[in-house]
Amino acid sequence: MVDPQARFEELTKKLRERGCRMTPQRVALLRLLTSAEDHPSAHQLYERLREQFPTTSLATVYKTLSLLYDMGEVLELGFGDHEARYDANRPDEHPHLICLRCWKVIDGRSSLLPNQVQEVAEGSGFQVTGHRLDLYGLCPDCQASEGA
Amino acid sequence: MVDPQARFEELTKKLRERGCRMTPQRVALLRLLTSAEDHPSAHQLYERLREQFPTTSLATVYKTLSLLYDMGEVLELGFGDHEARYDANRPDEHPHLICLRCWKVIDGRSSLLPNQVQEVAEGSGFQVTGHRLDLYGLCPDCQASEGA
DNA sequence: GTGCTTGCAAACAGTTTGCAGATAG
DNA sequence: CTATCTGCAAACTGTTTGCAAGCAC
Repeated sequence: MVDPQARFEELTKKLRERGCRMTPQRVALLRLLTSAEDHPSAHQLYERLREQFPTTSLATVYKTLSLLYDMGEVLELGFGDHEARYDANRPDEHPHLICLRCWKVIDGRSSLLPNQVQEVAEGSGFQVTGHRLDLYGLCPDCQASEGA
Repeated sequence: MVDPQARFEELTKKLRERGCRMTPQRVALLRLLTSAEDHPSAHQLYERLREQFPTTSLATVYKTLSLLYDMGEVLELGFGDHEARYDANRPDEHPHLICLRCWKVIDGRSSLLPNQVQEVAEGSGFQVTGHRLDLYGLCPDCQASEGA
């Protein structure tokens, strides 16, 4: 959907404009984020980053992720009882499909219409600024291996 | 929407049928849950329970909550970075409105239509078994006191 | 009496923070 | 040169677990 290379350059540019420094670790993390297709967790990113930088730490990953999050450049999918997943390719709000067995996360097809959002909030007096729609179920792989 | 007394009796009955014991603490917690209008957190329930049972513990609250959860009788709204909220009055799936300032949680008006859910999952091969829709924003109280 | 429940404390997972040394600009 | 970043360890929050004593049935 999004060209990884273009997104990488966009993020790099925005970070530089913010006065951030592009350390090798950070560059590698941006590469991982923009080329990831699987909504990785901080820990997964850490594992992948460690292949290139064996001494890197989880804290470094978290620090850059929260930096990007504050800039609105990464979507954070927090769950109550699992590690959060990150999406730096489509920082706009969109639905996700989450497999309850293997915990795979993929993007949903369409998005919620603004008037639907208003409908849900109607009568509440809420001033709605954002939303999140998650569908839970079984991914194709896990349906196939069900019961195993 | 739901009669607290009727819901209380329903939960009591289902727990008994499961072979669970109705201790005074548990009865009080069921009362709190069925009469709560505000989607309380485990900690809030604990505080309220402690007014009647000063020596009760958070663990007890969690244990009964997860028991109800396993029975499908309570909705758990987990967040990545705040305590989970519980709704034992409407264990069916329905949208919620969440205030980002005071963290108030109220029920949304309408529900997602099954064909909308299918639309989002279309082409993914996912077998969808559930969903969750949260709207974020400012509640009326917090809009009034904004900037304070 | 049996075994589920309580309540305490300790463990736990994911995330955040503090800080000294390293390094990008 | 200086401010940011790294990487380690320790702190932190919300939740879960182990276990001995208590209590519902």
